[in-house]
Amino acid sequence: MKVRDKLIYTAARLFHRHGYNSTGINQIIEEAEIAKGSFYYNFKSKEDLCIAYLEFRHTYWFTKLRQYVKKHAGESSEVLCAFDFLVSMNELENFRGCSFLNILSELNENDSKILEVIRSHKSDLRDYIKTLVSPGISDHVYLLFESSIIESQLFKDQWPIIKSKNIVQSLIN
Amino acid sequence: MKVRDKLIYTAARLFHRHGYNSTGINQIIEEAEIAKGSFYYNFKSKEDLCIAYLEFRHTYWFTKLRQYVKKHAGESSEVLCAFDFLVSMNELENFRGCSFLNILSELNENDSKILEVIRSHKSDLRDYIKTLVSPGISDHVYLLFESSIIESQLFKDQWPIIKSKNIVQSLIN
DNA sequence: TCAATATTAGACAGACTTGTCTAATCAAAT
DNA sequence: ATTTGATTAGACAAGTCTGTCTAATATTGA
Repeated sequence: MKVRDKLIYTAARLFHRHGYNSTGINQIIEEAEIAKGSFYYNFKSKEDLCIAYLEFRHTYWFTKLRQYVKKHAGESSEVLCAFDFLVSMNELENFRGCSFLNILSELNENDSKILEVIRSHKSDLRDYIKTLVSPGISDHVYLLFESSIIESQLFKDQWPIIKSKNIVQSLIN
Repeated sequence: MKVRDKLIYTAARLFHRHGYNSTGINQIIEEAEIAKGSFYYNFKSKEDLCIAYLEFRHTYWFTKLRQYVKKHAGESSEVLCAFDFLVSMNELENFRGCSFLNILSELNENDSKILEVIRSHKSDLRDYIKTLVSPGISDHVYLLFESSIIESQLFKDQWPIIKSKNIVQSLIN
């Protein structure tokens, strides 16, 4: 695996687990077993790494979501599968919540570049949901989708997703 | 004003603006114009201050919410007033989002005390909404309420609140 | 008045942070 | 085979962080 990718994967794991500000460069390079010089050869700053991490996470997450929906599309409608995907991700990642919103809370006014990446991700999600349901309810579904992620992280319980899924089911019928 | 309160108010302002991990004790005591010894006389640690801050914020926020709803109850139904309250808070606090969820994202596994305070606040909110609407839709409203706060923070725009309010209006009719 | 409580300024410890730099080594491509 | 690009270990700077401690001073209640 390439050094750059190893750093991004390690950062992904640590950012997701301990948060952005609580994870130091030294910890990342130590766990990735990469020299500090190589880190700054590949990234010009920690912010630069953060953006690369979010872009990686964006691709990873969306790819998994699309695959999941496509794979389970026979069982129920696509939009309901999207909620099942959230359940499976919570199981996989132990209720860590949304990588993008987790970082959003740690931003100060100067991090406008990172904020733009986060907004872009959520806009893409909003657009994706538009392709799954009729236009009249798509933002409604988007808002429930977002709540599902955050509230299940908070309570470490799947009930917000199940609840949201049931609401959406009644909406599309 | 008491030293302890001055520290909590200053911490509230700084935590809300720059986040928990990005705000240092030295910055808090400097802006509060309090000696460091007094800080550690009143709080045994930064985590201790954080809990006091969240408890203060809980009382402050809920008091404002109840007052707002009571004051505007004549104009429309109470639950819709609660969404208007969110709009007014965004204007007052410049779209800083939810103090509790902002801190949630910065927690690591050791901060279980803080997590409990956050959960308690959200459980109280969920219970409060139960008193405003019929049982069948209260979690639905709660989830939209939460989305409203986070998404308006993300997009620095009131549309998620307006959208949620309209949905709730159609639910209660 | 006197004793307990509270606050002060500031030094200090020990650990952490991001980022720079050196000097040597390795890999790959021409 | 030599040049270019990539990586290495690690020291270092300059700053931050939380928390402790001292020793003097203020405030407060009995």
